[in-house]
Amino acid sequence: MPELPEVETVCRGLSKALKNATITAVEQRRADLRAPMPHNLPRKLKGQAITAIDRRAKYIQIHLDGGSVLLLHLGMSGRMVIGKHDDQTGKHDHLVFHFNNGVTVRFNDPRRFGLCDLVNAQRIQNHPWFAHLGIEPLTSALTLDWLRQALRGRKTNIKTFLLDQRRIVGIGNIYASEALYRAGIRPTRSCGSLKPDEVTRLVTAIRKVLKAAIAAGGSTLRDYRKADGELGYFQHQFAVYDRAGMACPDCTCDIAKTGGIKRVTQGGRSSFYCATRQS
DNA sequence: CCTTGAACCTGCGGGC
DNA sequence: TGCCCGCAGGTTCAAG
Repeated sequence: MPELPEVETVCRGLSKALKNATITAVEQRRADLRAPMPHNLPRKLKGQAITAIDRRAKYIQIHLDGGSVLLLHLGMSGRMVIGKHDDQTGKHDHLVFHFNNGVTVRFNDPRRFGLCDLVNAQRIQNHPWFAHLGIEPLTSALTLDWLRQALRGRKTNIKTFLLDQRRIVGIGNIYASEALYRAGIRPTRSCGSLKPDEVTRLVTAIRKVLKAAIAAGGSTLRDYRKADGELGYFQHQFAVYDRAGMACPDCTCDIAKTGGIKRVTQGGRSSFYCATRQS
């Protein structure tokens, strides 16, 4: 579910709620998610203070004053919910963190594709989850030259390339379609077929679509959380994602003729595009 | 190396 | 109403 903008918004919300907070207790309600969680996690975390919360790719990094980092990945259905100590624990609340400022954070993940590990800050770059991650799209690492080089001669389709976390991190199924829409490029195009001006548009589109989504999270939620305490998910208008058969927002053409936004399957996942505005 | 497809797991909505 | 199907914002692994 969560892609870079949602994970970023979760991190900002957690940072705000947990400034200078110390973990007083952790309830671990099952031993594994997609992978086993660390042994004795509650004992290891108790008494540690939060020094910072940020992200790498779609991983949340909760930095602790003992020199370790709690890594969390939300998978497809993971959520972080901020509440109070006496809030009732619900179905699929796998981890419940209690803090000395009265705040409780629940990690809820029905499908359990999420991940949790506790790692030494010095060795985090060697962690198997981090070893093969690509560049961050919102840093200076994403340049025209970099993308041109990465696409050159590659025959896979551009949509699948955007989802590949070994190249660029953070883009998921929604923002891959949305970025390609903004760039005017069909998801079915092969990487190597993109012309120089299309690569230029794609770099711009990736940055803009991710930044706009983060901004929407910040502005629509103020402190990044909804009324029920849930972090990172916000009302966001998508141009093409999950809008098969509907009119593209910038199109004036006749839906009855064009059939509206198209849906195709690539690599087992849905892609959406406007055949009029994307070529 | 590449590409494809299945697997992990639960829930939801649509069709019958 | 229930049942069956396909689908869901991610990642990894095996097989060709």
